[in-house]
Parts: sequence; structure tokens; C-alpha cells
Amino acid sequence: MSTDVTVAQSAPGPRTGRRRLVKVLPEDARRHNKSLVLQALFPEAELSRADIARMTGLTRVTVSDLVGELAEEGLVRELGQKESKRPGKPGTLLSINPYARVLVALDLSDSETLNGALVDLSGRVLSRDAVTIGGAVGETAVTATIELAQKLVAVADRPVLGVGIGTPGMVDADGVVLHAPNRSWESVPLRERVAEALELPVLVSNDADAAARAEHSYGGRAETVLVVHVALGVGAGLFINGKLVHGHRSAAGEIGHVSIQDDGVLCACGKRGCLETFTSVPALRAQLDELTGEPTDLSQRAAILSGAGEKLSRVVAPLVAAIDFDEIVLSGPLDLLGGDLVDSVRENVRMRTRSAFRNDVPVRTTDLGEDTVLLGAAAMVLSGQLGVS
Amino acid sequence: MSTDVTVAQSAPGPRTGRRRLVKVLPEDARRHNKSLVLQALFPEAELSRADIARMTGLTRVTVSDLVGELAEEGLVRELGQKESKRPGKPGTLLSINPYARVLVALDLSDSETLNGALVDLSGRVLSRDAVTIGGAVGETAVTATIELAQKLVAVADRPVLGVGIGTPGMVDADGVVLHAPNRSWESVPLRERVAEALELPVLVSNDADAAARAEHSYGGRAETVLVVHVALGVGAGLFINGKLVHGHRSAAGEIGHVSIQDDGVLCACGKRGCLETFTSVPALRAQLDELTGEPTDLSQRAAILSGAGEKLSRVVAPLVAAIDFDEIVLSGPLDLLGGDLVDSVRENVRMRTRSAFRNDVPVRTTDLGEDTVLLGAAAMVLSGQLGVS
DNA sequence: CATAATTGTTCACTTTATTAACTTATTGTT
DNA sequence: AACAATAAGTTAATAAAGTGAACAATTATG
Repeated sequence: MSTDVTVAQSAPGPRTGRRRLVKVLPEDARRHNKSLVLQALFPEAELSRADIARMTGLTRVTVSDLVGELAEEGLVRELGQKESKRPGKPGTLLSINPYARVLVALDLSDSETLNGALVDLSGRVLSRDAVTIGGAVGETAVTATIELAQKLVAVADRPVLGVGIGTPGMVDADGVVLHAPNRSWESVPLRERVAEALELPVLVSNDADAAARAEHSYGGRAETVLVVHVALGVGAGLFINGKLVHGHRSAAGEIGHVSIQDDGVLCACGKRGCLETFTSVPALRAQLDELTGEPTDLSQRAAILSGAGEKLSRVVAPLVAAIDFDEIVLSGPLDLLGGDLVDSVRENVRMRTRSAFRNDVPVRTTDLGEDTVLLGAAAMVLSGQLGVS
Repeated sequence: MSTDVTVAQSAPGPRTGRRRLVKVLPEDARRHNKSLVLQALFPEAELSRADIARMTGLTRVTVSDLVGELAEEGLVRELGQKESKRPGKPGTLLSINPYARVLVALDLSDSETLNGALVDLSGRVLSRDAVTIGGAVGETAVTATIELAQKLVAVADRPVLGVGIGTPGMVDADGVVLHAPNRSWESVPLRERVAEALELPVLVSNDADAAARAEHSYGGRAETVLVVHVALGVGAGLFINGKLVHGHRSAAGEIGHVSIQDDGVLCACGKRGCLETFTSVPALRAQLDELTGEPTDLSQRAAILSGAGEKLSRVVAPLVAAIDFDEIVLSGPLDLLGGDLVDSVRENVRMRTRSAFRNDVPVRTTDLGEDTVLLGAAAMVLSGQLGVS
């Protein structure tokens, strides 16, 4: 049996013909085990050292040692004694100290406004900030991003663990935005730029990927989840076995331009009947704006949203069959996605994939409101810097 | 940056609400590094200890130590001196000794015949065997499988590393065949049964998954690949970032019963227009058998195969967009899949997903002939026992 | 022929986790 | 109240893993 293990290491090089061979040192094993202690405590748990030892399989001695280090760093604190009805010395309860560090999280997915927040280790938003860029693109958008991050860092009254950024566009493993049309970004080394300006660890990923990570860390905590992020376009983030899927050329999740109707309307990409021409926010608003508000229009509205859901399900159903997700989550404006649309997706996916030997996959809208991408950006930092997810 | 690392460990428990926390010991790190040496040598490479040290980042001292152990186990052998034009002591060339062990590989995907082979460490088939079961199902099929494995073990003139089995049906992580209709298997603990009978390590997976693994290990060696296995049904195996995707309930890859045409013919599963009603081997043969062989029928044949490819692409295109595979491979009877069918899949996937910012994904038929599943079964053993892939 | 370069090994050392034993603290029983 | 049983957390000795420094062996080059 082999088990996946995440070990923080130096940045990987390019993938050439030969597969990369990455050594593991005892010190990497220790970093992993230290993360394990944090992971055990992460879901607001209060556990004793002995509890953690049982959960991880490490000995009490080792756990004590690891907890000692984490306590010195301020990340873990003792809460007091565990009251119990059983004989034996009562354990000392431990928990993560959510105020030990803050994270800077940026959501760049809106076209007009860049949103940012200071977030504590438990995912609570401590303060918010935003800059209006009014459609600014290119270098201007980069400096606006840096300034927003700097303002948030200035507000922090605690050590900043790092900066997480969720941005539209394709992002590679080194945090380079390969292609983001609404920002006119082509191969912009966003991670490097922000890291140089702030002298902090910076992590960048696609906004849909961030949304997926948020669901994995703060939402249903599913290990294998598909998040469909409906905004200007339609993007997907895939978490499979607890890991984000980047794809061969960092283009995973780009489902907005799958053609699902050969005689559909012409899309900006040059193809016909792309998913985005049916189910993106602009496409939906345009259709709904034509309605007047009369009684008959109510069922018209339902028909439009159901139709969009049906179109989305043509893309989602094959994914469900092929990957067997724990759940499917829709994120974006809930006034559009909730109700008829999500119901239609659920029903149509069920119709296309139902089987006597597999339960229907749950399909729901996000519970994280408008902060999905922001929380995902925060979770990136937690995962990257502390190995917690 | 975090890097995936495979570490052999004891069998995982059930996935309950809480995530599993798996410790890593220095000894696991060593097992991993030892596998790294084998991985470096696996693609028929002849390398010196110093070469391996450079490739892995381990020191020459450590590599020497690991090579020493592997040599003692007979897995690695010295070939002689490396001739070079540069100054310095010439290195001692090492290679894997493909004859150090044999593997037993079984392909149970045919309905009439169970096929098996002895395979060496380089994937060469040393001898074959088969049993005709004539549609036998249930316990009879299990004992036939065990007998075939035993016959092959009896022929082996070297230590047997393990037994790999590719079988139709859904298979869970413990090698239990949850559901295989053509064998009438429901929750059959195939791995356990064979392991008890042979007292050898046994690894079981779905036939499409095995095919995917074969492409990953012996075919294009892509890290992220979709293999569509067309046989009695249509199944898919997904390798993502070098790891097989099992899915939430071991049902990943079950794409045969995605409905792609609402008014299609009724499928055995109860839905209409399932992919299998168009593109499985029986469905294709049935359509082709109606042709007489006259000139007009030649273009009819092309139309039938192209149509089947177009249907398949409706399922594959969303997967390509969502996961950004290195390549797509079709496996199964090449007289059906080659030519018009694969061309149609390639073209239709391209039509539905093409983008200015992503190259078209290569779509091809397997190079591994009829042995895809067999070689995948062998690769499972290599991966599971030696950490080589 | 001397020098530089390269391979592979030996040795002393650091890091990591383990087992065994011990201290401390609590419950339950006589 | 005394004592046994149980459990948590710590201390100390030990085993395993990889490293750097130094060295011997071997080759090309000027």
C-alpha cells in the first residue's frame, strides 16, 4: 500500500522528458509530522498530546517534542486540563492559537475591484480592504495588487504568514499568470513581483482553483470535489484526493469554452455553443433582463435558469462519471445559481449518470458566500506554509 | 512548494469523517529514496552512482549505500566502466537486472478466456498461459483465476515479486471487486483470495485502470493521461500527476453509462442513449455486421466508426477541458478503434475544446497492442512492490 | 610528468524517532 | 485511608538515516 505524503521542499524545476526524482530526508519527514500535529488540531479541535499520538501513530515522546517546537513558535497553546471520568492523569488540552499569525488574502476575480482581507489561522476575516481599479489592466493592475497587499500588511499587528492570491486566468506552478484576458496579462510573474515587493511568501492560483480549495478546507471538507465557479466566465477547480489538479500545461479547469451545441451562437473564442454563452453571469443577466416582471415571466425565469443548468450538466456529467467526486459545488452569485439552476444541474447530472451501484453525487451551492475565493487564497497560504488543509 | 512523495506503508483504514493522518518515519524516507534509485535506472538506463546522486540530489555516499542494498537483493548489477573523454576516475555503470524477479500478470477482461503471463522487470513477457472459462461466473471464476496464477507461479524459475490482476468491474482500494456484472461478482475479495492461495503480494485493479497504468509506465509515459478502454463496455482509467484516480467510492472511470443522447436507445442500465450503446465493441460489431461489403458499404463503415467517435468525444471533450491531459489513449480492438474512429475522436475533441492558448491534446490508439491490461497488471506490481513506475 | 578532475569509500557527526523506565495525577476498591 | 490500576507526559539510552570532510583510485590535459 502506498500513501501520499506532502513534504515541503524547494521549488520544483521544469518538467523535462525524464521524470523528476525528489529525495526525502529525515528532516522532511519531521516537517511532515509537525504538520500532522497542526492538521489534527486544525478543525477547532482540543486534543491532548496523547490523543494526537493515537491519531497519528507517532509516540507520545515524539508528539511532545513536536508540540514543544510548535508552542515555541506560538502556533500551539495549552488550554488546561481535560476533565475525564476515567482513571489516569488527565491530559493537557492543546489547540491552535488562531491569533499567532495573520494571512493576507487577495481576490482579484472582480473586474472593477480588487478585494483583500487579513485572515487569522482559523479562516476568520479580521479586516477588509479593496481598491477600485476601474478596468485597469496590465502593469497598472499589478501595482494595484501590490499596493493592496502592502496596505493589508501595514494593518497587521501580528507576524504575517504569507500572501495568497486568487486571480482570473491560467496560472502555472511558479505563480506566473500565463494568460488573463480581462487583465491583459500574458506571462506575468505575479508571485515573484509581489514577493519581491513584500518580502513575504506569496502563493498564486486561479480563482476557480482557490474556490475549490476553500471548499476543501472550510466547506464540505471533501477530498475529491469539483467546484464550478460562475462569474464573467465559467471555470472549474478540481481537488482530487486532497490535491489540486493543475493539468499538463496549467490549463485544468478551463471548461467555459467547451462547445456543447454545434449550432449554438458564436463565442468570442471562435467556436459555437460554448458553455459560457449559456451559463456565465453576463449571459444569464442578458437573458433575464429581457423579462418584464409579469406573472408569465416568472416561469420564463425558471426556464432560463433550468436551461442554463441543463447545459452545465452536459459538461459536469462526464466529469462526475469519470472522477466520482464526493460532491459538486457551485460558486458565484447565489441569486442566479441557487434555486432553479442548481436544482437543474442536480437533476440533469442525475439523469445522465444514475446507476444502481453508485449513489447520486450531491450538488449544492457554496456555503461560503462571496468569500469563496478569498478564503481559498488564505487556505493556500495555510497549506503552503504550514502544511495544513 | 510542496512535492508529492510516495511512501510504502501499512494498509490504510476506512475513510471516516476525519481525514487520515499518516506519519512518515526516516525509514519511510529511506524506502522512498531506494525506490528513487530504481526509478532512475528503470527506463533501461545505465548510470553510475555519481549520476544517480546528481539526478536525485542525494549524496554519493547515500547512493552507494542504497545501491549496495539493491545489489545484495540482486535488483541492481554492475555492468562495467563508463568510458568517458573527461578527466577523472570513470564511473561504474549500473543497471536494473531485469531477470532478478518475475511478476505474474493476469488480464481477466475477456469474457471467455482468462489470460496470464510471466513478465520480467523490464516488462518483457517471458511466457503466457490462459484458461478458457466459457462464461463461468461467481466462485468458479475465482478459482479459475487462482489456478491460472498458480500455474504461472509454478513455471517461474526466479523469485516471484507479486501478482497483478486487471479485472472488469469496480474495484476498491483493498482489492475487493465491488461489482462486476459479467462475472456475477459482488463484493468479492479477490486480492485476499488470491493472496491466501499463493502466499504472495497481490494487487488488483479495474482493467481500464490497468490499461491507464500501462500507458503511464510503458507507453507515452505521460504523467496525466486518460485511457479509454473499449471492450464489452466502455471504461476509462485516469492517471493524474502520476497517480491513479479511484474516486470517492472507487467508481472513477465508469463513463460507459453517461447518457449523451436523451432520445437514444434504451440501455440495460435503464437510461437512454448511454455511451455504451454507441461505442462498445458489441454495439459497433452489431452495426458493422449489417453491412454486406459492397463499395457503398465502405463509406458506410467509415460513417459508423466516425459517428461512434463523435459520441465518445462528447464525453471526452469535457474531461480534456477540465483536466488538461498530456494525452488521450484508446485501447481495445485496433481494427475498430484505429483509423476512422480515433480520427473522429481527435477531430471532434479538437472542435469542442480548441483554444488559442492551449495546444490540441494528442489522441492516439495504444502502442501496446493486446497486452495493455496485462502490462498494466505487471506495472501495478512494480509500482506497489518496488515503488517504480 | 605534474595537475586538475572525478568517482567511490571511510569516518565522525547530526537529526529523528523509538523503546523502556519513571514521575505525576486521577479513579476505583478494599 | 491505603492501595492498585490506569493514563499522561517526560527523561535517557539506542538505532537508523543522511551529511560533510577527507582520502584513495583513476583518468585527461598541458
